[in-house]
Amino acid sequence: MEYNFSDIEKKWQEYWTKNGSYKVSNDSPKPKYYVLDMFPYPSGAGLHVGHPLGYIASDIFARYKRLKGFNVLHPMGYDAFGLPAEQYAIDHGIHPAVSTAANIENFRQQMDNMAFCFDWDREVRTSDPNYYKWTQWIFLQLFDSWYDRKQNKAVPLADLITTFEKEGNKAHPCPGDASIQFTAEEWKSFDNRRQQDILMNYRLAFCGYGEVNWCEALGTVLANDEVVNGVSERGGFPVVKKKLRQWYLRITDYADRLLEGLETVDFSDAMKEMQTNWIGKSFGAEIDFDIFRTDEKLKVYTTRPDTLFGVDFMVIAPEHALVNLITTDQQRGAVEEYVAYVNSRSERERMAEKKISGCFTGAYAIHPFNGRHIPIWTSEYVLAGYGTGAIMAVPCGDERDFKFARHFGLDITNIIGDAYNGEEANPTKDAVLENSDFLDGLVMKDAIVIAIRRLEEKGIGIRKVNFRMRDAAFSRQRYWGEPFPIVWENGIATPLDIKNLPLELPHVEKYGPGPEGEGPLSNVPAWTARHLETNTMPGYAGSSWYFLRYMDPHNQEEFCSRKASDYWNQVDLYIGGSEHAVGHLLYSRMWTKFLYDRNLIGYEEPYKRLVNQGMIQGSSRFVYRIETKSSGAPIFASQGIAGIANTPEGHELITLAVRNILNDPNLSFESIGITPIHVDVNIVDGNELDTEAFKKWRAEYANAQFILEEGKYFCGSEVEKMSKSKFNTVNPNDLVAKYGADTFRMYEMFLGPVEQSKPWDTKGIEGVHRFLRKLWRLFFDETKGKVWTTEAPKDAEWKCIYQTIKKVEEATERFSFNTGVSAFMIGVNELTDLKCYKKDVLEKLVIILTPYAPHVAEELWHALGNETSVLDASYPKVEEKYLVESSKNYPVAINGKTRTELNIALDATQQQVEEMVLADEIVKKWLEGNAPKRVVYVKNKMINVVV
RNA sequence: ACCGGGGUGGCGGAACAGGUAGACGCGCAGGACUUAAAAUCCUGUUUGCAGCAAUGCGAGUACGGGUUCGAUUCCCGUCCCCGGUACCA
Repeated sequence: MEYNFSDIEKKWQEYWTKNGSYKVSNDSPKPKYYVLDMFPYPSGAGLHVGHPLGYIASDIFARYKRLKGFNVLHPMGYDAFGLPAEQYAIDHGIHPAVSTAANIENFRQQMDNMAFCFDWDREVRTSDPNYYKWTQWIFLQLFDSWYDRKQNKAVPLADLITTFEKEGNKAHPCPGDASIQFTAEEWKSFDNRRQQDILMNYRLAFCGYGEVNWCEALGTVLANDEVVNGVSERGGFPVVKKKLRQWYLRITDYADRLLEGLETVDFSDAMKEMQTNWIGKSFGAEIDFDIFRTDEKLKVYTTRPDTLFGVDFMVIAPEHALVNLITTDQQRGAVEEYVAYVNSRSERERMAEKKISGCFTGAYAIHPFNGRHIPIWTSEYVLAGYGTGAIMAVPCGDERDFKFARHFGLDITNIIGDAYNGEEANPTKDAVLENSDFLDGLVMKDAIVIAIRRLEEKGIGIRKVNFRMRDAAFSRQRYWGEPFPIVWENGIATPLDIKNLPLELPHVEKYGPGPEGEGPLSNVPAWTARHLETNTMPGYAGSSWYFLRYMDPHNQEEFCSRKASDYWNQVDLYIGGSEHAVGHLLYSRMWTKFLYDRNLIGYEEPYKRLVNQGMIQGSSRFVYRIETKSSGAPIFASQGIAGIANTPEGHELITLAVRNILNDPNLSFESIGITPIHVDVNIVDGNELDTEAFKKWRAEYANAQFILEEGKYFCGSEVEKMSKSKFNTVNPNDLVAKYGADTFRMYEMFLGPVEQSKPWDTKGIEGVHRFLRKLWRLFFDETKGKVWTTEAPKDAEWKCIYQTIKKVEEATERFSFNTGVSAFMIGVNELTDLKCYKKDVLEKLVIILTPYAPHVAEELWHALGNETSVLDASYPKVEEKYLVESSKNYPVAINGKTRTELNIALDATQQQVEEMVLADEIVKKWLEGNAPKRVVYVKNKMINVVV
């Protein structure tokens, strides 16, 4: 009986489907466990071998938890709205709903192939009106809420209106615009429009104005990654910044709680650090500087008010409103030129710029304490969106300020004495201040408070907490997204009644933008006639709360019943890429906190534990075309030959070969041109090209000729991102067909730690396949058939299986699936050596293998005579008594270098060990008659003799 | 530029709390079985030097320093690669 994986896998997949083996109930006496994968975007390219890495890991863990007695929720769905589908629609005229549905079908087929234990009855799609009805509903709750600093939570807007009617807004300063202040009488005197405008500044989902990448030639707003070097990626047309009305989420109101919440979740330190840095909470002061000969004030934010006397110049962002107002006539030309240059650059380019640039405005700020005139510059290294868009530059203490001063030959005042060496800035907080007036003699970190106090007394500055994080832009000028359930009535945003949800996305034939950068919906007369909002929601809207919908996916009355969300509670394990570290994770954490505040769910962190999966990179293969200037057959040189093309030897070799192929005995090359070309990795075995397949691959290569090495064509290789355009994608379907899903799953895990990125190499999969066949042979022999017996196992056999269980269990618990697979291999190798074919041992092996290779496990489980599914077996317990050891082979090192081994009882004392070690011949040799300085003995680890 | 991660044999990787560097697998080499091949099995495989060999000696975890009896692991500095940087998802 052979290991016939395709029959086995088909058989059990049908069995599991027929028996609803993956159906999960919201009602179970077992403890619950929720395993979630990050939502995939169903791209047209389908899944390549890099995508399922996280899904396999989560699937193994979900199945493992099930064997451990948990009621496990492990759902899957699709983040189905998004830009690529819309771009595809524009390019091919296929409606996004149609292409998305087709892509989803393809994804589903690919996933089914890998036998994930998803409960597909719970599938969600963000583009399904039954789903986005609730995205719209949550949006309306955000729209109808504001953040009450007193209670430190989101509350309904109705309460705020009552307060305004009683006492104005003095108790609740306006988060959107601090200058808005009014009494109860004033509030009552405002007309509806004015009142609504004020309320908009409080709402958690609010309207404002923001800059977008506007491309006049394409007539559309572009995403950042569609803009390259200031021009559109498609067509290379100029892109400018354009201000448009936009929706925002006031995520900054949650900044502190997003920080605090990190202490309650099990994310990696790196992840927490990235989020902390993204939120970027800082403490400092806002200071107003008078500007010489104008009435304007320059407001700067600084975290280092202690360095106030080290300010040598000011820098304001080129888009700062003051630039125009304070630039002197002499400088105007230069400043305008500089601002135009900066405008053509993306924020990314500005931040990445190493070259120092800037322009003096001609204006001077006046130092509030010593009246010094401080030149005001503008430079791209200061961004308008952060702080006040202006900084006070202290070159002796800040590296960028220092370089700027050096570059433009500006004065550098030293306020920290010896701590500044004149060669580079010193950002210390521990130096003692000098040249600093009333701060002289103080240690910098103590001076911060004192400086702020003096600024506040003088009325020119205030203590200020600042966040780097900005409010989240929540609208897109696109078609393929959730419509906003908002009607504009005389300039007032009015929510649709809940009974009118979902507001369905209208069908359109054309996806082009509307006038002035408005979204495509502005071209739909039936839409604009109702004065509906023409923007749509961004990609992260639907993915900010999807983990809740899986709990109660068919609920028509609520986004998720409280009973369901209380039962499943937080996601116990969330697996996904670290590319979502700040975007998706912060948004969904904010939404969860909001739903908690409004008492719609019972917890404020969505994900209890987060594991990041690495990327699988592609391993590209190249063929090397020789540039013959001949229109005849393309000629390709094997890698070893192409590599030496321009050595005398290679030159001769290639020349002769080409003459031969082209039948042109007089042909000669001055130098040989070689062009590397990506070749489909699927027609390359290791590095050896299947030349016949290559000829069939593309018409232009049909009569290709090859210069071989040892009769073979070898390709070059390089690790790159896995993508269709590089022909380095591998479809899991092909590997499943060739080796089976069990092999594929185990191989993906065997590649390396899930968290790490690594290149894909199909070659190694055979080793894992061999392992499964070797396992099979513990049960069945090709000729003899059944070989397993019901004999009682010996101690050595028990020891082997319990060691394996222990290693696999520990590896699974810490997501070290690669070492888990290797523990299986070691176990099977040992059982084979022991000739152990005993049911009691093999049955345990089959159970622990279930999460990794469910099909073969189910088959062998039944072969051993079991009637029920192995999915519901219970995980075997380790019997420690078979694992106890009484002695250990200790490595004995001399000065840290291992020289020999000694078998010593585990309970040996230091003295006993020293005696044994010093009596050893090899140790004696190294001691050369001298007494050792020291003998280090670490129990159960090693021995080191110091000479 | 900033934030985060990573760099170990020909390759993927292992070494879990500072204690035998290279488990497991691929590849490669040699051998067994076979008319032959596939499959399977066995042996070897970090590297340099010495030796028929067992083995011995030295070097070695990106690079340069440091702490320690002992460093792939901790600290300082440098280089390279990957992810993110707010409208890709």
